[in-house]
Amino acid sequence: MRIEQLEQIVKIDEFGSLSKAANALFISQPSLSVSLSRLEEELGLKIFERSSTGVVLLEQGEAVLELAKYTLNLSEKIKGIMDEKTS
Amino acid sequence: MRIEQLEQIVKIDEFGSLSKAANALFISQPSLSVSLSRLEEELGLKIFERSSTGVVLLEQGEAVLELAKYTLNLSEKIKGIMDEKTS
DNA sequence: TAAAAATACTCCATAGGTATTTTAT
DNA sequence: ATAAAATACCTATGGAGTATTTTTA
Repeated sequence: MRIEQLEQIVKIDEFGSLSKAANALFISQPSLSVSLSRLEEELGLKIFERSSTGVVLLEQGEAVLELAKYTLNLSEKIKGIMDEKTS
Repeated sequence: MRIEQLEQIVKIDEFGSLSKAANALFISQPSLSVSLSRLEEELGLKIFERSSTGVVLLEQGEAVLELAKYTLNLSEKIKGIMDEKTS
């Protein structure tokens, strides 16, 4: 599990679409598709249901997404520690 | 910044030593040294002071370490979601 | 001089790329 | 037919290894 993967699922949920999220993340749709699949495989659960119109968050994915957001907040804080010192 | 790097600084702090932490993390001392340096470079601040007796947490590293611990707690929760469902 | 961290390489796993196929509306 | 995700294959970055050097108590 990588921090970038957490950013990815947040963006995927935001757009309800792998291709739109990929665009927003400046990576290709196939890369994001593989990255998501690997995260789901690692966690042992499907986060999103896929369809030809996009993706929808599954019930079992909700807890993952919520924790992902908290985790990202903290990691952003870590990245921002240096900035705090200089401001 | 990778989640493993956060685990690494927690272990480094715990042992006060790169070589001992590397051993506990089942990676080599040089790999850990490089990994730590890259994290410090990315964050723009030194977390540990090095010496020939080991390493000590710098004041500016304390905030990073604390946030790292919180972040790891959350990432562990994410990994554990599947287990919760089956128990 | 011994025990620590740092440096210099080598290697390979995998994240991300492009091209294409599959699927469903 | 079109717009979505999935698959196949390729490339390259960087994480981790071993060997060695540097440093200091």
